[in-house]
Amino acid sequence: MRPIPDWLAERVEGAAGVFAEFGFDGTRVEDLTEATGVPSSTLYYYFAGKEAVLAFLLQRWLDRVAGVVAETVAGEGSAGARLERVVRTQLALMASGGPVCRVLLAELGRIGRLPDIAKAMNDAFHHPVERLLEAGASDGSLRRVPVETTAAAIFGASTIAGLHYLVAGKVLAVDEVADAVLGLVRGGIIVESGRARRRTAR
Amino acid sequence: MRPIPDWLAERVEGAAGVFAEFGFDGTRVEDLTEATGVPSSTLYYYFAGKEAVLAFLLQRWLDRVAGVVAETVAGEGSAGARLERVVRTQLALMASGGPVCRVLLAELGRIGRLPDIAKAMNDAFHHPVERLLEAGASDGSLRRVPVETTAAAIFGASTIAGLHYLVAGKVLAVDEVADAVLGLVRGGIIVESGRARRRTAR
Amino acid sequence: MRPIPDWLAERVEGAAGVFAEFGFDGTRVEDLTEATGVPSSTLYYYFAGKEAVLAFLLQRWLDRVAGVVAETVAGEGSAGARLERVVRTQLALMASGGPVCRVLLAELGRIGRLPDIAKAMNDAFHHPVERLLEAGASDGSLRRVPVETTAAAIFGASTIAGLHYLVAGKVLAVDEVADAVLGLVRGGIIVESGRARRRTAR
Amino acid sequence: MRPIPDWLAERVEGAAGVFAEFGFDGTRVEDLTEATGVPSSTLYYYFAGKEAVLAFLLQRWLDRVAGVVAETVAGEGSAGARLERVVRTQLALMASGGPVCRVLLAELGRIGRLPDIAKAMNDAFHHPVERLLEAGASDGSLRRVPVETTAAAIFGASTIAGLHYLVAGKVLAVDEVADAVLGLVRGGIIVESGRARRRTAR
DNA sequence: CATGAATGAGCTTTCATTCAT
DNA sequence: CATGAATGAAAGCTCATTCAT
Repeated sequence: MRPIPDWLAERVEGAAGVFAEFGFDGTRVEDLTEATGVPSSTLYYYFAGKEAVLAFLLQRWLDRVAGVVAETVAGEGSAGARLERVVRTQLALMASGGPVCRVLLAELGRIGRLPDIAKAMNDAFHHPVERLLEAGASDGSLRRVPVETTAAAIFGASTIAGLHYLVAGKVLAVDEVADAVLGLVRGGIIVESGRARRRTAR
Repeated sequence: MRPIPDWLAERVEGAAGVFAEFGFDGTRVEDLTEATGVPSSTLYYYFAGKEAVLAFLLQRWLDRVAGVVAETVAGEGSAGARLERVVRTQLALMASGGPVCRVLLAELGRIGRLPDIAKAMNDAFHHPVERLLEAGASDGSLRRVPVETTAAAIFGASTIAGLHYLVAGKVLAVDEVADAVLGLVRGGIIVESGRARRRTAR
Repeated sequence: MRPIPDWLAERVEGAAGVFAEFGFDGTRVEDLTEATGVPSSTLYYYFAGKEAVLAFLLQRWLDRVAGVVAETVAGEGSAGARLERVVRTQLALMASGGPVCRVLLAELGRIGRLPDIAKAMNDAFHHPVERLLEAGASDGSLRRVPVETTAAAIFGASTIAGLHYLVAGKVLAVDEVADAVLGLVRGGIIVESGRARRRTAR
Repeated sequence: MRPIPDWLAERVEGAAGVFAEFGFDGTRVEDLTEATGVPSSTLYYYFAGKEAVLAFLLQRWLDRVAGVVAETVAGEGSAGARLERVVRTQLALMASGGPVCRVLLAELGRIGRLPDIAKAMNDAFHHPVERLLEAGASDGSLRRVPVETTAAAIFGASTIAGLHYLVAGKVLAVDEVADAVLGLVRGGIIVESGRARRRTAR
């Protein structure tokens, strides 16, 4: 609509906490005013509505995530090595993202109805992993796997583990969670049946 | 509150679709009436409120999931083999759960504020996997891993992959998604660094 | 939408005074509540909106007017005699219509955007006069005149004169106003120039 | 408040169309900006408020009408002849007044609350006719009639007929409408009962 | 002199919930 | 036991208006 001035962008960040605590629909516009110090009329001068405020916050954070992840993807090393770093990066960002990140997960349903945000999420999380899976299949650093489903599984593993142990309960260090996720990504955890190994490798 | 009669339980199932489509807050009680044929006043005769209807639906489905998963957990074979079957079972249930399942994921935020449902989710998804991870560490069929974070990662992998490719987009067969998830659970995908293979295989 | 119960129709009549005093847009729904004793939520249970309340009031009154006027039109005597009685009847109804009538005139602009009301106004005021003008041209009791414009002129004469001296200022008796209007309808007021008489008569 | 510069007066004319189309309350100040190209802050620099803009437009047009009508009143001929010319003049001005005129009629209710405009309307329409009625009674060119009510009736006849057939539907020529109105003013339309003719003529 | 930016005040409408029958 | 009818309690959003520049 109208370009968001910096002073406003900064103040609006405070809305994330309220959204995270009460959920989008549980948050009244007046709550946003209390949390940000920005009068509702001013919010509506710059945003099309309450949902646009949410979208702004998510977009903003996802853009930052996408940027950092893109750097990691473009970094040195084999696809496998970079995939590991991407997972760690994403988890670190989740840990630092705080409220915004909690909102993102809590409002998954609504995000399905916000095409721009859905796209931004793909750009920040799914696509980089998908591209690395493809690259890894080429350079031999990753087993050849179905790209989309596996990317979704990896994203799910780090997202949910991160949500539970970095963002919501927030009890563990990033590395602890990352190790658990990467434990799956690297070696898997089942040692027993050769059957499984044979069927999927190569 | 009051025991839900069977005829009502059956009719109320129809509410899941509306919740899934519009979200909990986007669904008015009148929408439930339209979808179920049950007048709102009757709903309030049996349920404490709109949220109680949602809880009823989720609880009902989670109980079924928990039951089926418990059977699978209690089945034959090593902990590793049973873990694989549990993951497949959970994904199959997601595929069959349809709308209820979509609601479950879309309303993650709200569920955090519904202790009974949160508990039921743990009972249906997290705990069985955690117990199997522990059992596997004992019988040697699984590597010794941090139980909670890994369980969360596995749950996340199957949940998100299932949500994207079984429930929401619903394009793939259960086995395709299960294979991707189990590809992680079993062998992992990084082949390159001997380091990883060596440390975990055996 | 929903059939208006009698008890409500009766209470809602009280809204006319507020509409008349402050104008439609100057009237808040809460004002209607104060004037009628009907909570706004109840109003919205039966009416589609504030405008529907206005429309209900106008329609109701116009229907009554149309009924009484139709009886007069169908009465005894020449078309000219009936036209006189119709004008008197309309003025008497305006005098008794009070607030509703004042609203009708004050909101002419809005009524242009309410097709049902516009139609009801024609049925109550314009059409009867038009039909009498036609009948009068046939039975020779009225000069042959352009029907639509003359009907509008007669309607305007009685409406505006009635508005100023029966409804708004409300200082005169119905007969005084009716005599002035009928003075035009009957004899006209210009006596001087034969020119005029000749040109229009015959 | 502050003298309106010519360049502004000219631009503000564009507001009449919006007022006419959406009504006063249906028109937002921003709509005026769109229609006139004058920023709302500039409007507020010169006008006391939205209503002052409306008043300015109406006043301006009414002044012009009053001027032209005054010339006509002061013209040659008997009071009756001048009355005919006044009616024709008023109708011609309505036809040319376009949107402003439509607003005037649509906002009759509000004008009752704007004393200046109400006065200007009297000066432009009622008073000249009243004075002519009096003059006509003296010079014998008009029958002796109750001045106020008859003036209101004549004003109503031309206003409403003009509104319907010159301004709103705008299908007829000024003369067609004027003839219908003057048909009343001159000869009346009822021919039948000698009673009427006899009582009033002479 | 003119205006872009900001906001206070308030309104229509919605909806979960109740309760007499 | 089941429900039609009614309502209390908010909430999102709009817009006329102001004022620093």
